[in-house]
Amino acid sequence: MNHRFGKGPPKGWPGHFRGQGYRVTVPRRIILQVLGNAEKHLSAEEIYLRSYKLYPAIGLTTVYRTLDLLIKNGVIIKIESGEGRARYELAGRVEGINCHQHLFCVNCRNFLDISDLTEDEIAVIKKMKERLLKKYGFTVKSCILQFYGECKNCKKKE
Amino acid sequence: MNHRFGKGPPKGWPGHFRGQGYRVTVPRRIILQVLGNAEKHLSAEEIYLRSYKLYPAIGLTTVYRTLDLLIKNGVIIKIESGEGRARYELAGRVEGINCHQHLFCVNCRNFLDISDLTEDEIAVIKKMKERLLKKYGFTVKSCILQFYGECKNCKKKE
DNA sequence: ATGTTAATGGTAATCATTATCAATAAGGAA
DNA sequence: TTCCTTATTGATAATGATTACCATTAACAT
Repeated sequence: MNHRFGKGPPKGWPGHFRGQGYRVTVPRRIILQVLGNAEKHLSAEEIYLRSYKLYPAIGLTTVYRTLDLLIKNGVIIKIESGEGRARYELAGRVEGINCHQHLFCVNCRNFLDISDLTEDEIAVIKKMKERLLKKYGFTVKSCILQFYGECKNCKKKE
Repeated sequence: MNHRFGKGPPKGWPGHFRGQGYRVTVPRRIILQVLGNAEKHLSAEEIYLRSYKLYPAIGLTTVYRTLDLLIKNGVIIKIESGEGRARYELAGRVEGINCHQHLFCVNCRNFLDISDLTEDEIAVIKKMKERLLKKYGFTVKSCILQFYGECKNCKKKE
């Protein structure tokens, strides 16, 4: 089962946002709602289309701008999967570490987004996180493990 | 120290290539040479400019096409770092596993490319590789650990 | 040496993302 | 509540990386 999708917008964001000096606007509400109800990674255009259904006055520019803002505040992450457009997803709701894996087939260019880490793997990633903070002064908020290789289907075809 | 850059093109590729039915052409030689001598990830344009110096007849289209071919054959990997253009790097020369880490600052959008894995981390990644093969039929050729968060400089400024 | 055909490279087209800028609305102050 | 300041919006144009097209060239098998 996947705990990353369809859980609604992060609770309490309006207060947090206002505290930062940002305004809580209708487009921002809508976009966060769309992201919160997504069942998968969405592209900017998909987010725009879904937002448009809820609020037809919205503009694509605002979508991009809002996504940018949300990225900078660590609310979402941007995923570049090599298909020419980026995808976005809510981040950081899973107990301090949000990390999942992408299997990217270099042949057919499809990618599989999986989310199953073993205990060992989670432990190592947490350790790594601490190490990066100590060594590079970098605070990790989320991570993606991108694996490049060949998928099942492409192997069959050979 | 970094063992990933400046080591020259992968040995023996012409034979391997011809075996696949591809032709070994001048542009392909040049591009592989440029990639082999790179001291960092290069963008397509950088690869084009460096190739141009060695062989002015080369075209940008060929660079893109060749990079694509090399990706499909697992010779290089493409890295999308969120700056609007992709970067490329020779892959798979380090004993079966080519894996490095990117620290991507969601605030200033810079990224640091590091390459230091501990023994533990390498062991876990190798295990993960096997697990992905068993469970998903996916053969991993290389991987990148993308960490999102806040860099040292940005923290100072607050 | 020659013919077949993969590969090339100039140019035009595509398409995601950004910049511009006048109009609008969030939210603090009166 | 009403007003004011200014962050935010959205339509449109611009940008810039990547891809499509197609006539020409050059690998390399014979």
